[in-house]
Amino acid sequence: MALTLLNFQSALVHLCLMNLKQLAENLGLSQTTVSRALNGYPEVSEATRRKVREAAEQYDYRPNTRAKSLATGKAMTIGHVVPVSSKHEMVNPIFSDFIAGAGEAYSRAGYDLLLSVVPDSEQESVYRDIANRQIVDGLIVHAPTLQDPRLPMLQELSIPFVVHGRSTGVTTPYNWLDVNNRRAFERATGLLLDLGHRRIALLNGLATMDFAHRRTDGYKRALMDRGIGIDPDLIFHDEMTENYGFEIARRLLSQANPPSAFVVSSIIPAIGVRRAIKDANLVFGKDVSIIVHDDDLSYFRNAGDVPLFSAVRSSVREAGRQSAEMLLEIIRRRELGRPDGEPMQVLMEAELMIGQSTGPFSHDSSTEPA
Amino acid sequence: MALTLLNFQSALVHLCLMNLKQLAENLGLSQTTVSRALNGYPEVSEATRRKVREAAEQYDYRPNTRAKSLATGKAMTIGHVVPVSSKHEMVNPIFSDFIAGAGEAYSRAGYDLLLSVVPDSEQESVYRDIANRQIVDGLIVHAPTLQDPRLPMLQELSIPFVVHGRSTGVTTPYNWLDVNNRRAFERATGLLLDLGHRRIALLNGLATMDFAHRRTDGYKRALMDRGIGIDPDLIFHDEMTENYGFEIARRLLSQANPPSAFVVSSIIPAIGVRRAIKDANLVFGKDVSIIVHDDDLSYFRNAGDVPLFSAVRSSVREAGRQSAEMLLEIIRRRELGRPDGEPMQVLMEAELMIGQSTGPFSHDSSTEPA
DNA sequence: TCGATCTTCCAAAGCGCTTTGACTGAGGCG
DNA sequence: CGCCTCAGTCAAAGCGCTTTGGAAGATCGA
Repeated sequence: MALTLLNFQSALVHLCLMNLKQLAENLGLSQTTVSRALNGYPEVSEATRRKVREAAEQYDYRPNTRAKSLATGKAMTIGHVVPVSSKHEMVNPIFSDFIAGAGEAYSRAGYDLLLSVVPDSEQESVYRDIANRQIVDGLIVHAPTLQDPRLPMLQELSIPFVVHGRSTGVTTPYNWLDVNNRRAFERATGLLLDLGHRRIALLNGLATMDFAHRRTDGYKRALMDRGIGIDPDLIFHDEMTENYGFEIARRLLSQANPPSAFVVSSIIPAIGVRRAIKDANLVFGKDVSIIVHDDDLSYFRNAGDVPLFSAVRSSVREAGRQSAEMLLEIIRRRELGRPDGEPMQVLMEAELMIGQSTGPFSHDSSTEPA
Repeated sequence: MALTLLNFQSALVHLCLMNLKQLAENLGLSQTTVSRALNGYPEVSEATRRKVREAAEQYDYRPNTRAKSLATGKAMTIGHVVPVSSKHEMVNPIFSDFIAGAGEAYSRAGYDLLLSVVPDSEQESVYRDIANRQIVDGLIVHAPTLQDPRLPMLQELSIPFVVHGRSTGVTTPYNWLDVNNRRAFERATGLLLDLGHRRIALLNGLATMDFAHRRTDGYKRALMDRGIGIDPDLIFHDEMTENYGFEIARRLLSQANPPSAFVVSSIIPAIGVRRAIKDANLVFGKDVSIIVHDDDLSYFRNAGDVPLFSAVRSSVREAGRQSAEMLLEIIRRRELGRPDGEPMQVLMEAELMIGQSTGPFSHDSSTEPA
């Protein structure tokens, strides 16, 4: 009988979850003391603290997050609003790696991550909603556009945020972390020019995206630096799917006077370009060169002694980690009552690496295939 | 002067966020009435409700989620724990599309999505933590393994959950949504056999994953059905990166007696296989055939009149949407006090589609390249 | 005109935690 | 011996919401 009761109790340990009150009653202590013991306040004796810790462990007690954050005013949660293109139902493939990086930083700091997947059109109202409901302590802004309307809005709401990227046209200062896209694409294009290529196509992301704008800038600058004219028919903007790369490259390569090289904004469309090159019976890296922006995606590592694609590389996972840490630091400062002060701005440089996809321009490479 | 004051007030409207008490005071009503008016309870007159709604609109009032969920006992949040392979730092590329599908269902139902990115090793403790902190109303379990220890644990914690996939070896019933992997791979392999292929390699996911197990089963069954022996040297398990597909295919194709066809568990390694085929100067879809499992990823649409890859296709985004809806339905039932009853189990069938990557076996295809 | 019945509203309790302010007994000091 | 300090503890208020259990006023039938 006594045994049965004991079993029943130990079953309960795992079944019903304790709250602070019950834990305190079990220990014969007040809620105050138990709370303080667990949160490391100095006003409680070491002996008591040990007893409390042990009991908490035994019952597998965790404070109810909702109650805790209501009491403290801190949500211990960071929000990510992921835009989904309403037209093409496209989810940015960059995103999962970025989140993985950020997630590490959050869990280390005891923060949770709230995700909203939102069609472009509803973005503004969702941000407003998230801020007003006080559900997060800060936000990461993904995929900023030119003159992004979200940034002034978030500033007005005075919620801490870090932008992954920048927004040309937004004049008030804000926190951001970005890759030096202009420089990266200037170097990438420069590499091709050094190899003798003159007709170089650019397959960029959506024209509304700020990063695409900067990349186009870098591309143009490299061309102009060497006095080479810019052919607008060689510049493309679209969502960076494999098929986009394939279709554009196929069309271009079947034209008279095709480009001998491509600069491609992501490894995914570059795979499509590569496919088009092979389909046209041209030799990848010889007849036609490619250089890509490589986000170092975990499922498409462009690594090895000689990577498949020549690339300007910058890890999006690392960007996620750093953005998250910036945001947590900003939140920490605010809690200490410090004024926001200088905005935090980090510009990462991409590294240029030579792979199998680039080679010197050869005259016969521009012959049309059969 | 009056104007200035007015401006100041209207600025305030956007600056400081209202709580229920302030809103009620402004309206000269009690918190009760305002709360009921906004939540659509019948005990409040239409005139009052309209007034309250207008004021809420004007002040851009949203109830504080933390307080609300503390009071109601509902978190209005669903948790997703995403495993990250601690060895390879791999993030499942499937994941972003799944989330996009689930996210739609959540936002339609007013739910938020909490994301935890967790190394394999810490999975259990994180689940326990999430359950005890009462931070979510339910969970989606990703990437179940054979005999997944998370499932019995979650059942013990008695928190609603839906598994994306199944776990062979877990005997107690649970809610799941899965693709008929066995059937899909039996058909895929059967297609190749019908085309005359006899040496067929299987590039599967990690051996610990339940889906990989079922797919291997289907593959073997198709072979055995026609009395063809199984060559264990043609079966591979690893994380589904592009490079994995490339390396295995390269090795196999340079061997004596290479396979004439590949069954590949994801489009990403299949891209690698395709690369190896081209590198070996073999013709894709002629010398060597491929059939893939196509998750219909938004950034790699294997579409068109004749898709690039022959495939068994099943949209992972749709799986996300349906899993989410299942979970919400389970939570709804619980709230109504109904017992859990029969577990919800959905088996989706993949559609078989013929693309450019499969062709009849030809004897000279097995000749080694130069 | 008087209860009875709605309708419409409200005060207050409670969700589970933190935190303020106060209390107790032990020890130190003059 | 009285006073003060201080470590250790606690009761109670408060976070912003929902919800219970009335209460006041309006409506109505007899």
